[in-house]
This record gives sequence, structure tokens and C-alpha cells, in this order.
Amino acid sequence: MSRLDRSLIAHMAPFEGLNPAELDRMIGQARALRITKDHAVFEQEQNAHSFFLLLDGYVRVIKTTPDGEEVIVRYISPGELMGIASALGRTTYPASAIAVVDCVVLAWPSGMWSEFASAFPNFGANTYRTVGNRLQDAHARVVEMSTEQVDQRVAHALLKLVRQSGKRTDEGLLIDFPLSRQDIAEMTGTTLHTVSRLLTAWEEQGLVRSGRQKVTVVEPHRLLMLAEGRTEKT
Amino acid sequence: MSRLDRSLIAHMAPFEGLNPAELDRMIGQARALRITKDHAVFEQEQNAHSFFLLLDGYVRVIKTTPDGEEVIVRYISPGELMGIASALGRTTYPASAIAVVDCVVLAWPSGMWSEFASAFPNFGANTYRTVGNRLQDAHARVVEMSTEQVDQRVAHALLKLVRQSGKRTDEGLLIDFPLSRQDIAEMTGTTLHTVSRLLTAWEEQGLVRSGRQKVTVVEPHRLLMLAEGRTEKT
DNA sequence: ACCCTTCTTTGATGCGGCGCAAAATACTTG
DNA sequence: CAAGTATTTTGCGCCGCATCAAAGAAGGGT
Repeated sequence: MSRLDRSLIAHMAPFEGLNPAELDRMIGQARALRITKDHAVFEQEQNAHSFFLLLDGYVRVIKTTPDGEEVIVRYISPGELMGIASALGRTTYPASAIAVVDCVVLAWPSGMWSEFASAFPNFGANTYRTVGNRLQDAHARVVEMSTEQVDQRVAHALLKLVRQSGKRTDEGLLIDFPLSRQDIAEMTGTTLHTVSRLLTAWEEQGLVRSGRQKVTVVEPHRLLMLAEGRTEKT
Repeated sequence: MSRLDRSLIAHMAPFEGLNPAELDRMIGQARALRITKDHAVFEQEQNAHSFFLLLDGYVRVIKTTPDGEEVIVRYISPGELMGIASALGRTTYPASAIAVVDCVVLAWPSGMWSEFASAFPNFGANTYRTVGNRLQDAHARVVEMSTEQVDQRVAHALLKLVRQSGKRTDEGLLIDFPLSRQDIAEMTGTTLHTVSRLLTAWEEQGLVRSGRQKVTVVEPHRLLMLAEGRTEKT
């Protein structure tokens, strides 16, 4: 079994401020896993045995309602932690995490978390900041859902994804992983039909460019104006 | 100036597991404040100088959108911390906190938080658990807003408030602080008109009993069924 | 290259709940 | 106790968006 090297994680936000010896101690306890596309890293309700760091790929975090509807909580990019709700007093995962492309993750036993947090205060602080940011995000989302119309919410969602994973192409900023109309609907509390109509309308206006499981934002600025509610009649 | 006694806080959740000496150290640094009804404990965007514990009363936490709409994030009951987002890396309050009745709060300088958290690990852990719970709540709310109809959301909101502050009366479970139709609307992303219609309909069915800024849940069980989506045609 | 599955588009229809308007009711204050 | 203010109720019209239905496009496996 191949040894893991600290250079894998040294540059990632959760480990900022850790010295090489500390990084070695942490990575020494990690297991690397490959998760193939559409498979779960962890599942809702399941016993929270581990927490994870995404090394490569993208992961979708979803909550499933009792009657089978799915809501996308967020997408995870490389360098982000996931499954850490366990670190905050939960014994079970509150959501499922699904690889949207083939992924590589590191896993540590959950029990180790508090050990790391006290031994490496920077790591603890970094994690808590992450949790704080996610709480912020979630509240922002509640506000959006309460006050904005569907088109604004979809625009915001696309902009958020672009910020998170936008790759510059000759057409604009491409969202770097497969993203269907259904996915966007599950992020914004609408239906794939409405999303489809919005995207074709925006395509006609030259705001975006999209295809099967693929969205490119051509004019982020104009999309932002739309998201912010400026009526934008050209 | 009157000394504060540790018995004020000893039984409250955030201080669980602290010994008397530790409680004394913490409360020795606190300032007690009275906040009169409708006045702010802290305000959105403001520099996060302190974090707070509510000793008595109820506080409404709200976010205001750029265009002046308000969304109620949560209500705080006695024994809960508030304004602790500062403890998670923020320098500014992400929301405002308004006393819904005359309140008594304790305040500590924000800078002290990390000191306390490392000196009294139980306090740190308790706080983080709180944050974890709030993250959970916020996600649950996003899921609700995405998948449920207005009547279900309102029912859920009332049940949550009853759980948090329900007082048994001869009519049922009374929500213990002034709560207007507008307030309920701001918790659920709807309008006061719709809330009013729902409440009168429910009153006719004997589910609730309500008056000016006052709601009593008469039949929690039936209200829960409605919240969960069972069509309930009697 | 062809079939099968998955994803997307587009139309038609209907309704939940918002916006607007106005009256009624309940506290508050002098 | 009367006038003023905040809250609630109720009616009505309409529109954003869900729902239902069905066809079209794009991959993917064999």
C-alpha cells in the first residue's frame, strides 16, 4: 500500500498553519479512497464513522425527504472537508454525499477529529471557520428562498457554481462538472421544466450557453444583475 | 454595581460540565444588560464586539435584505447563546437580534471567546454543538422551503415555536411571546394575508386558537399531520 | 451503427398564493 | 373615553410556476 505524502494536503485551506510534522501526523492516519462516479462517499442516516477531505473531483451533498424528494445542499470542491457534522456532536450523517465524477478522497475515523482539533489548534479553527461559513451559506439560502423569484434563485445558483468551479473557455466560464437541469432545480427549489425554460431564454439573450449536463456562463455581469433583481429589459 | 452569581448560568446548556470555579471565572467577566422590548441586542453588519447569553425573555434574530425585506432566522430562548458567529471567524454580525419582550442578557467581549473555549473545553464543545444544531436547522429549513407548500411550512413553524416556548394553558399550548401574522410570514416565506387565512381556517377546524399577537395550538397532533403532508380531510 | 436510456425541450392547462384594497378589530395614549 | 395606531380579516383578480403530456436530442453500451 502506497504511503501518502503531506504535499497532497499541505496547500489546502483546512491545513493552513500546520507545520510539516503536524501534516505528517495527520496524513499518517488517513486512508485514501477512490469513489467512482455516482457512488456515495457517505449516506444520510448512516453511522458517521469517518470524516473526509476531497482531494480530486466533485461531490454533491444531498438531503432526501421522507417522501423521496431530493434537495442539493451544496457541491464540494477539492480541498474541502465533508462529513464533519459528526465533529459537531452528531453520530449520524445528516446528508448523503455522491461523487459527480470519479473522485479521490481521504478518510479519517470520526473519533480522531477531536484529537486533531486539540492537538492542532489551527486545524480546529480552520474547520470551525468552515462550519461557520456553511451556516452563513445556509442562512443566505433561506433568505433567498424566502424573498426571491425562481429566476433570481437560479441565476444565483449558477453564479455560485461558477465562482466555485468556473473554468475559463473561449465561450465563457464553464461549470466544471456534469450539471443537469434537474440538478439546478434541486438546488433552487423548482422543477427541471422551469430551469430548462429559463436557460433557453437566457441563451437567446446571450447570457449563458448550455448543453447536456453542461452550463457555461457567458456574461456573468448581466447574470448578476438579473440575480440581484434589476429588471433588465434591453 | 451588583455582582453576578454563578447560579444564574450554572444550569444552562452552554455551561454544562463546567465546575463552580470555572463558572465563576466566566461570569466574572460578563456584563449584565437589560434590553427593553423592540430594542436591538446587536445589529447586522455591525462590528461583532460581544457575544451574548439570553438570561430572560425572548429574542428574534432577523436578516434584512438589501431591499429592506426581513426574514426571521430564529427565536432565542433563555439559556441560549447568540451573536457567536463572531466566534467562528466573522468580525461582523450576520444578523440583527431584537428583544420581543423585555430581556436580560449577559455579554462578553468577543475576543474572550477563544480564551474561554481553550481554557474550558466543555464550554467550547457545547458551543460547537450549538452551532452544529443551528446548521442542521438551517438545512432543514432549506429543505422545507424547497419541498413544502405554505400551509405545511406554517404548521411546522408553529410546532417548532410550541416546542421551544409552549406553555400549557386550559386551551392548549400557548406560544409564550407576542407573535404576529407578519412574524409568522417572515419565518415561512409567505405573506401575512396567507397566514391570516390559514389561521382562521385552522381555528374553524379547532386546530389552533389565536388572537392579536398570540397563538395557541390546541391539537398539536393534528397540526403535525398537516405539517407532514397527510391530506387530512375529516 | 443501432437501440436504449437519460436528459432536454416545448406546449397546454390550472391553481396556489401574492398583490392590492378596504374594512374591522384590538390595543394605546392623552 | 375618545382618538389614534397597529394588527388582523376578507374579497377579488391575476400571474408565476407547477403539473401533465409528449416529442426530440444526445450519449453509451454492445
